[in-house]
Amino acid sequence: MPVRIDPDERRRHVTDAALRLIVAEGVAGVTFRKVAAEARLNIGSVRHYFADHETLVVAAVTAAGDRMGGRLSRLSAPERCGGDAARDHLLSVLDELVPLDEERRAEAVILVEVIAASRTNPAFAPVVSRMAADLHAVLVEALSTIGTARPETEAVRLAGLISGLSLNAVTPHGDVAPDAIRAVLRAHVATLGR
Amino acid sequence: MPVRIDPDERRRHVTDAALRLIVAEGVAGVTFRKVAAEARLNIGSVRHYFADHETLVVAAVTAAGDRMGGRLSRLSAPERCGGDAARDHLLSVLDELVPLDEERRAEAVILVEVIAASRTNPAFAPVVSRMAADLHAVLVEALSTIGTARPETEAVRLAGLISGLSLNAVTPHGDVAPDAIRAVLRAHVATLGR
DNA sequence: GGTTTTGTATCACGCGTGTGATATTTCCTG
DNA sequence: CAGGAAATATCACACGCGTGATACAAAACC
Repeated sequence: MPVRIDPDERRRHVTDAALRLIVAEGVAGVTFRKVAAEARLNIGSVRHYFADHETLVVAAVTAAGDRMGGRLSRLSAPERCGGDAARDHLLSVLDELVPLDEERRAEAVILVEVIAASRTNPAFAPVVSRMAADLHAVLVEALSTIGTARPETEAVRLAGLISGLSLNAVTPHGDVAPDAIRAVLRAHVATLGR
Repeated sequence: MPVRIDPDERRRHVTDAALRLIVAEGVAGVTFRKVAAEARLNIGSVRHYFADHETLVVAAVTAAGDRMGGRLSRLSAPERCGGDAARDHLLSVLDELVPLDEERRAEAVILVEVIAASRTNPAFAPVVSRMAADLHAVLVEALSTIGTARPETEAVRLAGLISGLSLNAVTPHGDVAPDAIRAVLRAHVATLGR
């Protein structure tokens, strides 16, 4: 019964269901039938908003990425002074990007899944490389504020550390606990900028 | 025509085909039919050695892991003196674990694929966590030889860095080039142990 | 009020998959 | 030489999938 519905809300409802499925079963677990069931909708309704399977996944991942980006931009404005305040700022940025609680763990899972999938599925490459570029920019700025010698190399190192910690936290390859993540990040930041 | 064949050689031939498929299409691309075609064998022959799909993938990944472990143990014996020699030793260990050339890139791809898959597929958990444990042990020992203050935390950090660099090197999430990997690893080791 | 648009709901098709069952061929053993 | 084991090769089945086509209901528009 097609009651007039807000399309954006509907799309969000569907992408939320897709995100839950990615967390539960991985990107490969996202099928029209499962998404429709998870969203309590008919397959036809889902297909009315998302033509094909990859469009849906990309939309879902983009929504999750925007959510992370929104949290980051809502952080305190970058400190100009390069002291302990700048270090604290970098740490709070890192805390947003890493699976410390359930919400951020779900986001880390989604990122890891789509990054891994993007290796063989070109449809995911644009959104993944855009996220990498955004992360790199944020890290370079935060590192520069601290006064790091070579911000570009350090940003690559820090991006690798974040990705790897996330990967090792959400998989049996490490089973890294939140406390360990925090300890590692603090140890890392402590060695930065002299 | 069942010519008498060495079973181990046959198994290896099949797992090699499976590994090529993982690199080309990911874990999800490993099906009996594709593996049989890649190995120039009949499906029945493949199934004669590997009962089900996950057994095959686990065997293939285990073979690749053993190959990496073999390379590591073939390195020079751990130096007892904790100076620049110990640092060089750690660097040569890291060079073996990271996608610097085609061979190691393929191995990194396989690891990333199965680690990601192990999150939702319990069948892959044992081999993945065993690999993580082996890596952790190697890193702790190398770091201790250097004289690092807290080898356990530093091993978690270094393991995360390796995983993340590998992930970002083999996917569009970074497209990190070999030179960048080397630079990051050298910068990281330079900050270790005081 | 008739028409168009928007959303919901099914059906059927072809494809690739794992898997069970089963021949058929070849070699080794007794 | 007989028999059994090992290996190879097919067949058929049910399953879940994306997708195209299509029907139907309700709101919106003119």
